[in-house]
Amino acid sequence: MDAALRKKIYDFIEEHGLRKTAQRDAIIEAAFSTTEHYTAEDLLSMAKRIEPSVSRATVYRTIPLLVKCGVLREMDFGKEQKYYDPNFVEHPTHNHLICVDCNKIVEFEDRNIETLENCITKRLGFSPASKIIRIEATCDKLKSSGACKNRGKCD
Amino acid sequence: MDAALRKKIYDFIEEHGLRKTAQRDAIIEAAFSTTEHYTAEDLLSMAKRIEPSVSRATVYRTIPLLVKCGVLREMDFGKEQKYYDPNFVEHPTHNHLICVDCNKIVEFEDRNIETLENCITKRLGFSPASKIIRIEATCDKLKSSGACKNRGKCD
DNA sequence: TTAAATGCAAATTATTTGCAGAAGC
DNA sequence: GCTTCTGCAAATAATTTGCATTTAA
Repeated sequence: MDAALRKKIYDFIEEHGLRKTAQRDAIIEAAFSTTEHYTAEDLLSMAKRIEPSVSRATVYRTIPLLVKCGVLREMDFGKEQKYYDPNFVEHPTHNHLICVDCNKIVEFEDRNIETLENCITKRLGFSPASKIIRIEATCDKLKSSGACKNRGKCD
Repeated sequence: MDAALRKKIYDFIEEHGLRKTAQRDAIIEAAFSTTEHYTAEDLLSMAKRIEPSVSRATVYRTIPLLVKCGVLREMDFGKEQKYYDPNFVEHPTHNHLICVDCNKIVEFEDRNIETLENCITKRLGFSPASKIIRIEATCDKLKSSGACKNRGKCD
């Protein structure tokens, strides 16, 4: 995990009178050990590998801290569970494309779309706070060659 | 409710060997009696006003039909319940701006952003299927005059 | 020492489902 | 008459919470 990120989190913990515990440490470590998106349950099993005493309740209590700290983002991918995205610290304005053939999620950034969103928001009389774009799309490879290049890699 | 919309729904019902019932009729009528977004529970009370025998179970069983029929869209506004948007028939490509001051939702359409989304999707090797933009923003009126013009009108 | 954090198990809440009776075609 | 629909109440599943105990500071 990046040192600046770690500092940001532990500064937040200190500022808020929170305590450093083995379980919290493990959850934080696990949360930023991957660039994949994960559910609370996924995070629990990742954290348990680092510190087996971590419980589901503590994971559910730690996630909102990381979200409030601004290092983790809650995502809706149309599934019944919430997903979390640890990549917003490095790429604060990225968006998501979801392959409907294989469910693979591709992250992308685009300055033009950013600008356009800001213009539209201003025109409506608002100032942008957070912006979400989610594109669901079919894979061109699948149509031309009969195989989505990601199929099998993801659920 | 628009006649073309009604036809589309009842054609769908017939094609799928489904039946016309008083409860379904009431739910359909209620679902398109407003341009506001609503939850399943909201739809239940709207439908009950038309036909008191409508039950929660039937509402939950009818919503997926309308979604599959393409006339109702499931939305995530970051709340715990699902919301439904009946405006996609008239405005198939609209997007949402949510005022973080008053929770008012403003719908908007923009041809440029549409085009840009299609370009980005193509560039990544995909063909767009459905696109969602959600902008959370603060109200400029609130900052300048101390009052969000929508405050009080919505929760 | 004392306030915060933890694990456990029970509670919560939106949504789904099994079933027996009712109703459309 | 046969199949689909319905309401009811029980089931489900993700997340939250109360509580007694542990632990950081």
